[in-house]
Amino acid sequence: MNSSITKSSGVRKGAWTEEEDTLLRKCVEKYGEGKWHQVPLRAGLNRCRKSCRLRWLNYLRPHIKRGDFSEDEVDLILRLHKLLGNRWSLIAGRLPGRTANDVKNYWNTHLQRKLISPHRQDRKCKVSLKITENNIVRPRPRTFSSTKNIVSLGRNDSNTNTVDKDERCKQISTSTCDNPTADDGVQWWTSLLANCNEIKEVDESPSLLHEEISPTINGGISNCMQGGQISGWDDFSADIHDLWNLLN
DNA sequence: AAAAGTCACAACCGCTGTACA
DNA sequence: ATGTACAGCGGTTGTGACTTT
Repeated sequence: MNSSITKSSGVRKGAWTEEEDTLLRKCVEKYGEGKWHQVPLRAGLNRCRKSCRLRWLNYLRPHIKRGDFSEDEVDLILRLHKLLGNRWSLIAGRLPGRTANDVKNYWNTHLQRKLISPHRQDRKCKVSLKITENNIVRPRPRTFSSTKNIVSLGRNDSNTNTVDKDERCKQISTSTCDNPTADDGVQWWTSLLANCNEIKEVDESPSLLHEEISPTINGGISNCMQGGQISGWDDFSADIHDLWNLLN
């Protein structure tokens, strides 16, 4: 990581210095996140906007958790990855303090290896893994209100456009999990499914979850409850089964 | 002790989706 | 309807740290 590397355009590349970090931090604190194209100018950094954004998101943002992933976190990653595939930002969104880059790196260095060669034991990770190939939920666009209001989804909106379901999941998650708690992931699933049910009720279009949702979701989530995080998971998984039948 | 191999992670690159004129 | 700019994402790379031989 050569911090002195400079692009032909004159933009700095490579590792960030303390000084650059300070400038970026102050800039974001002053102007807030977003408008990343303006950040290099505002902060007086000779970096591209992508570099600034990444540095902030992955390193400078407050409350970023460092160090090893807990067993719970690993478990959640595995289950979410089983369902969502390489949607690192979505997965990271369910892991408070973890960034998409963290999750991706952890997956690539720790977990994927187990998929490829399960016999090989990781030196650090003690979590026993049983990973099976499953169909991945691949969000597909569908039409719904451009207001992006979850409550009014599919209801009497003449103005429609296509929006990735992920975005809606994010909305769902942010609306219910802004202050992540220990059962954060559980809440997310609950709200996701609740929302799916709601949408089914208000919108008879069968295309909402037209992705290849595997029935194994049922088993996966049922397993997810084994940590004693919450009671009544039999009902929960039964609901999922109902949902699955409904969607089919 | 040194060389080779492996790991961990920060950072970059290219692509896609979205907003807006 | 189209083009452009921007934001964000996932894949990949580079390199220092660590471990093994």
